[in-house]
Amino acid sequence: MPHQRLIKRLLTAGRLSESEQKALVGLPYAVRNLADGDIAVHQGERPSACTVLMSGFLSRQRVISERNQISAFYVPGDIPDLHCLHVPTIDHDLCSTGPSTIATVSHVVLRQVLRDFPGLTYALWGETVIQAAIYREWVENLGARAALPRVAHLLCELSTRMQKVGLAENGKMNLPFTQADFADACGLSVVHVNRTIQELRRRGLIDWQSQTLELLQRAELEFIGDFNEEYLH
Amino acid sequence: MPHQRLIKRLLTAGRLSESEQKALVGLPYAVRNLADGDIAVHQGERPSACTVLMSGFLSRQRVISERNQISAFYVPGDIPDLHCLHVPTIDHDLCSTGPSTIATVSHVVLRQVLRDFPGLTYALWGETVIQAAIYREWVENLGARAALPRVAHLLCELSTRMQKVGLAENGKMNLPFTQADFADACGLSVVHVNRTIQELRRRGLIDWQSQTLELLQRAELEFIGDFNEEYLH
DNA sequence: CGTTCGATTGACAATGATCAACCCTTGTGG
DNA sequence: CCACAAGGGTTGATCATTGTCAATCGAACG
Repeated sequence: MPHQRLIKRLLTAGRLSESEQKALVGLPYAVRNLADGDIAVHQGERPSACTVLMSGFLSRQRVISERNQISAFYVPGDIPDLHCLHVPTIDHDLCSTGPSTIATVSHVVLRQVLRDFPGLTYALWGETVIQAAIYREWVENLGARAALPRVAHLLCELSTRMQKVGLAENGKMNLPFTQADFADACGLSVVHVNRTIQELRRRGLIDWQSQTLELLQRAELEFIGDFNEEYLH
Repeated sequence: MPHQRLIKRLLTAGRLSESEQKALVGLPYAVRNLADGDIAVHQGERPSACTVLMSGFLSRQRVISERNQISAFYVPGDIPDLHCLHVPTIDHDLCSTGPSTIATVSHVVLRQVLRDFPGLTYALWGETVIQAAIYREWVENLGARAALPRVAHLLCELSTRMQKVGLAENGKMNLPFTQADFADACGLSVVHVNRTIQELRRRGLIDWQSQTLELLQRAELEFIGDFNEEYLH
């Protein structure tokens, strides 16, 4: 299997044996490059391979009530359609935000390796557990928080996830998302997201321009967004 | 392991072998009865056993921004803290709504059985996959839908899940939830949930009194709530 | 019979949506 | 090299969905 970042995470999380590690690393895969806006996997497809995000970002999206709702962002190392091992069809688009690179790993081959190395099954299950925890946080974010803490929380989450895969240092990272993307993810209008971000800037909490986001006051942002990174471990 | 309904679901979903089935059925467990409002598992606990809901309902809740946000409802056969096999602490309360019965299955014993029968690991992973799909729908529900379709969607989801475990027929079921519970789950105020439910009643779509809910016009409700049960399979 | 909880109603407030411009940067074709 | 188009960001004005507050009602229960 491809990505360094994924593998490193699985190794720590799942405490894999030597042979399991080798089996994982040795999995064959194909690489595909995507441009901004390209759809990696289409809603309704029945994929025969899993997608590992190697670089860039994907977002899981679907039109709900004439609104494009984003239900997840994926950072390098994530496997956005891992659940398709269990459920045949994927009911969302996986859309590249900015250019990205993905690797595809055949279900058939992957299933065989999982049969041979049960520790890997357990480790990948753990990945699903983390994704579920993220969804849970989003439910709470959308259900209970006002605009400002909601956006703050999402910023903290993205920063932490990027940091974990070595793509952010000191809260500074490259983010190709537009304010419209954030609106779709936060269930807010673009206009209101714009005003919210301005408020965060005005308070000196973030610097976000030309696709570079920097969290200037992490602690304060976490306080406002009621963010606790525990759930991402 | 205890519950008929869970086991039946796992059998169909996971295509378990004879020996795996036996191992599953043979798992030792302890039963506990809960009254309305009792907390089965407390936020911050580090459970040493998994909880299988045998009868009644649990809701996963946590206080966010001085609001009690419910992020999941559980029906009989569900294992609300299954993820604790992977993550040590649970960061929500699991609260009984109405009286309920739960079975607890020791992590140690369960882990051993999972090591011995990898097919079971895969099947339980599948349970996590379904729970994640439900969270995803909640994200979309909270992020994109107005009050009426939001409540309609939740009603459809509950009805379908109840039907799957044989606790609803023709969309009629026993539901101990209050309007306040629905408010906490839908991210709406109690007052507005009340008005929304009245609107559903006025349109002749539901009958809901003295803890009995009946979906009178399933198709119309699904249309309003933009509900498609695929994700629950 | 009083208390409590859940449901209901009305009046009013506010967060965030919508609509409509406008600006600025970037990219592209002539 | 310039003109123009397009996309993203920004702003102001207005609208409306939903929240808040407060009171009432009815049923269940001890």
